[in-house]
Amino acid sequence: MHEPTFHIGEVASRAGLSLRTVRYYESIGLVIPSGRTEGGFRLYTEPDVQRLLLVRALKPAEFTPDELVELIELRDRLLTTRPEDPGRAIARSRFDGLLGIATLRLRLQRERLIAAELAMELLRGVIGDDPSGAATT
Amino acid sequence: MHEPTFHIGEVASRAGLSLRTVRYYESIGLVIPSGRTEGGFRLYTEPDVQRLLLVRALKPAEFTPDELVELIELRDRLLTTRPEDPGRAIARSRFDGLLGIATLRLRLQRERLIAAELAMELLRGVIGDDPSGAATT
DNA sequence: ACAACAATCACGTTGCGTAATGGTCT
DNA sequence: AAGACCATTACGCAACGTGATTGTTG
Repeated sequence: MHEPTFHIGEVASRAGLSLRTVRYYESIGLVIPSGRTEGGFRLYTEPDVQRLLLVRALKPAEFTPDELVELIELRDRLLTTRPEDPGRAIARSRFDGLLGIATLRLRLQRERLIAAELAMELLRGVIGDDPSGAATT
Repeated sequence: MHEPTFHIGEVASRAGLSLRTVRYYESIGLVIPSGRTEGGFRLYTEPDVQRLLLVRALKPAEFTPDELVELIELRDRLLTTRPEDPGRAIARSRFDGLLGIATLRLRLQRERLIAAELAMELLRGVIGDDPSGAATT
């Protein structure tokens, strides 16, 4: 029974990424295709695609590759183990830590964005100053 | 009459940038110090510092160096000319265009940020599925 | 068989970090 | 006079873009 698989072109467009980027993510260990054809074409399963989507969505959080890999593995572990499983608490706390870091970074991004929007407002003001009797220095 | 000037270290820390970054901005023509000491130290005037601050604030808008230089020059022109000056309308429309581009890009950034925050919420949900009835930290 | 798609180099770019070495300022 | 500060190479890295060339698939 073969799960359905996809070639790189399809997954790239589904994830809104370039082929180059998808291959790059593989090269740094982020998303490894589950298989290859005889001829060497990468074959992605649906979970692979989900990983790609997650990686893309989390890009603003600026995780290092290592952190991102760890995060994804922890997520898988948390999803596939049950509450009474040993080591789950540890995984959960580490996972929590990573999420906390990401939250901080996203907050920072937001602040920068807001500062930029504010600066834009000020720039817009440069246009708006049209008093008919203006004085200069 | 010498205006007060500052060395690179002071302006960098005031702008929250590294020395390297300030020098880099000079190398691409973004912010050129108004002077140099006999020995070669860069000397920045207050307007120079303002430019640095503006450049930094607008970073999320992802302008190319060329665009940014143009934007700043247009701003200066708009600030130093009066409404009846010839060419001012042209400058203003170009300025407007650049601001429009920046606004679009900031909007895109916002969407990405929101998508990332949403993904974080979903990840948090992975932890929350605790049917036994336990509490989180 | 053939168009569309993919693989692997490999060099290029941006935006800096990080020394290393040596001069400048007060 | 000396410690803090600065200048100029110059190599390095991340995260891809962009060919060029050749092989695979349906």
